[in-house]
Amino acid sequence: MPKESYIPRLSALFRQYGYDGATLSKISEATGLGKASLYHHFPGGKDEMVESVLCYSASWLQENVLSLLAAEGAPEERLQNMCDRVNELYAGGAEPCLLAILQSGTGSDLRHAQIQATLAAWVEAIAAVLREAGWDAAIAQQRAEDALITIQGAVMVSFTLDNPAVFQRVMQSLPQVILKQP
Amino acid sequence: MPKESYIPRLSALFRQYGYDGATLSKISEATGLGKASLYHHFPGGKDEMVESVLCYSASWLQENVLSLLAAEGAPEERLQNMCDRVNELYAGGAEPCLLAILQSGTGSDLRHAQIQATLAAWVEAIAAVLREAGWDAAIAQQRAEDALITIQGAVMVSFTLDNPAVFQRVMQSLPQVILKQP
DNA sequence: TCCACTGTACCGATCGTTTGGTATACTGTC
DNA sequence: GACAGTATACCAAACGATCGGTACAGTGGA
Repeated sequence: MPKESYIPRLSALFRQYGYDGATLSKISEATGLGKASLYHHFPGGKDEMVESVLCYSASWLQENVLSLLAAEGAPEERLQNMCDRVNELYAGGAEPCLLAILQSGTGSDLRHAQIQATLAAWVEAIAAVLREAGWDAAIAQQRAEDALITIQGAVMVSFTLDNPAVFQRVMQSLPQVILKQP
Repeated sequence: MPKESYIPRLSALFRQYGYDGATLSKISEATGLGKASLYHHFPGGKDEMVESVLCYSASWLQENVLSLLAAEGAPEERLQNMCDRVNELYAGGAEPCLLAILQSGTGSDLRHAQIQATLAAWVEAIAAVLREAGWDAAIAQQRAEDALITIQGAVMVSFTLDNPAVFQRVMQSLPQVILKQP
């Protein structure tokens, strides 16, 4: 089995337990692989596992979210498509954000940089849509940041309050809110 | 020394390293207490330490934020006071949120419930201000949730992007945004 | 025969926790 | 004031368990 096939299960583990909490025992159990096999696929150990997960997350985001933002269509429609994908990504507000969880805990600079780059790319993709919609570049940047703030905040609050309805409501109104005149 | 005097240092550790990452060795070093002494003050071990930290956080929030929301004055002024305190709480966007970090990782139900209650109280305090400002109860609830979403999202995004300016900008505009007509 | 892959057994280090104990200060009794 | 008793605060050392990681001998398909 190629090592890519284990990434989704690794992602789920890291998302649930965080970096320190996702022990090799849990990883071994979840993947069905012994430690030796894990180190065959990921010679760099746990660090390489989490790096692979982050790399996969970034490409998933690119293919499933950012590409939709860069596609053709009306700005509002594109933002709506993004929200739809984001909604599945966070299971409608029931699952926490992998990036948010992996940047806490034992802070590795490499991990932080990787997550930062992913988030920055996301902001830029939204900002591009807004510039295309006629907004000034500075305003577009601010609104794009606001959009990501809303998404990340909604995930955290919904998950903490055990109330996915909050996430649903926010995601539904997000496109109009971002595009609305000040 | 009373055990309360160690809470701030414990908070800082848990905020930086998370539950699993804040080992007893680090705690021992940071507090200057031997491991056995830590168990003298916190017989329940690490769980009691983090519970004490969460308890302290809740009371800090009550005394420094929620009390300002319940005080006299114009709604916008009270929300502004909240933002000022929140700004110091998160060091202007340079520090992550303790609650957000402690609810990830090895998930304890007790911890989750404690954090949930704290966040819910915060939402309710804001909603009360908005109701007092004349908003319908349902709308007030939504806007209060939006306010907390904005705060939590801004902390996460600012911290991840290493860009406190984002946090500053969002916090400055928050009172007007929340009170603005739809 | 080669090679990707895996199971077993092991390593040193560190985890959270406990034991057994010391030093100090504050009691009440004589 | 002297003295036994008690409570508080602290520590060094060690506990069993588990951590992340490694060595090595297979094993099965090409």
